[in-house]
Amino acid sequence: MSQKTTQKSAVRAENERTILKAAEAVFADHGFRGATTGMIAERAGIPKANLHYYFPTKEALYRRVVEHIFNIWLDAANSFDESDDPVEALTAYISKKMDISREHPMGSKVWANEILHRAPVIQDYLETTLRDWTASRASVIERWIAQGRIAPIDPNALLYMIWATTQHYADFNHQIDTLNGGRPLSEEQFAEAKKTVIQIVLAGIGAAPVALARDASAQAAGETEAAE
Amino acid sequence: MSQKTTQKSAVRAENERTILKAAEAVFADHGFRGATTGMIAERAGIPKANLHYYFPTKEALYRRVVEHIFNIWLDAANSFDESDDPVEALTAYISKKMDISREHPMGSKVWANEILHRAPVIQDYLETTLRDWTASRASVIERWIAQGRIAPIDPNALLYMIWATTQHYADFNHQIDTLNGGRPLSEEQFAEAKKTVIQIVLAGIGAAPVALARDASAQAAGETEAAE
DNA sequence: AATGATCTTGACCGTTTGGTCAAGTGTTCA
DNA sequence: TGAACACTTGACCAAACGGTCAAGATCATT
Repeated sequence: MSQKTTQKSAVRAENERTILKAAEAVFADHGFRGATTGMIAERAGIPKANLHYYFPTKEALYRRVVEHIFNIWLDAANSFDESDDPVEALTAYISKKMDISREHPMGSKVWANEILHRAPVIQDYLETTLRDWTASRASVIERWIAQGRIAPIDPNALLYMIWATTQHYADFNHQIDTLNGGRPLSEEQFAEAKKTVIQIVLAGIGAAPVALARDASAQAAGETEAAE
Repeated sequence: MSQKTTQKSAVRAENERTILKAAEAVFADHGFRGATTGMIAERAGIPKANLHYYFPTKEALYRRVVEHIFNIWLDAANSFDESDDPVEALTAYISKKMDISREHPMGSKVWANEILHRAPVIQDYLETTLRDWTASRASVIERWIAQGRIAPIDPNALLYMIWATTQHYADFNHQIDTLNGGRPLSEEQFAEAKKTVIQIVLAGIGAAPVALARDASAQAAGETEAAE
């Protein structure tokens, strides 16, 4: 009741969502060329012809998937600006990016695949939105350096290190799982990894103190007695 | 002259090398499914039927390419053990891995693609050679921690960070190039990136001192006067 | 009940792909 | 010279693929 064009759109919206979800998984598992519209349709539980009713071509469907990933990425990017303090800003940003890798591993894989193959579909995003964002955040990092709040390092290299490491937990999760005895990281293991990444980055740029195991002063961890 | 079975093998060896080189490039650019034997043959300058004379199936060819990459990886892995000192060992290892990313970007991409797609071809390597290597190096890192030579961090997370970051310069080089104005990193830029990666990792685990810009004491860099 | 619009689907088609094959060309060695 | 062997290649094939189509099902509106 009370729907006119809304009802039609509701069916469409629902079906598009189902298809996009299936497409993300299949594109992540098999890449663009490796994925077939038949596989995606099967996963979505609809005939292939129906899929082509909603998304005329495989490219159009893929583009929608990648755009969705990019929007999630942009959302995380904002958390970089939560504070002007390097410790707070980087902690928030890394934390958010790790969470995305944990919650949207398939999206990250699609993105990785796209870049790996020279970004045939989203080159324009790289040259506009991503380039602007990166340049502006690099200058923030430069300012922190000039203010003596962090060590003088190559800002881009720092950003790449953060991207690479956080996304590694999504893109290479199969390798990580295998090295973890074939099981996915537990919540505790993942939290520990996240903590380590943040710690290494912050200490690495001199934004946070480093605690050696023999240093009983800074942080009481409990493993201190292991030192011979 | 003086060749009997050598001559025949020489032709075979030469052709296999040519084909493998072409295959690495094509697999890196397009992934396993995206690559076609026709493309590889064309790139190698031979008819497709000739390629299938040397490599019966696309899978067999792919497996040979991946094995080649893995051997290069193993070579770098050895440099981890150059010294028992964390600074020396990690510097050598990171440096070597960065060099590989610079010199064999395509091999790295093939490997990334393989892991991304759940390692359908090289799962056995992950579960044997890679797992053993990782476990043994993790225990070396544990020992460094116990000895108080580095900060207490999750050893696996440290290794993943090194892998992710160094391989990022190969796997995501298209993105890096785009953010560098569409040009590949110069030798100087790459050297700077390498220096930054090593510095952040070493300082991040407390194995090397951190120099802030306002810290004129540790290392005289020249940018010190930028601090307000 | 009738109309028109949206949605569903099995059957189909042209193209591309991995791989085969048979007819060749060289090359070695007795 | 000629037989055995390794290599080369154009033509070909069955399977899989992205995409189309026409016929029907469903549903809001009149």
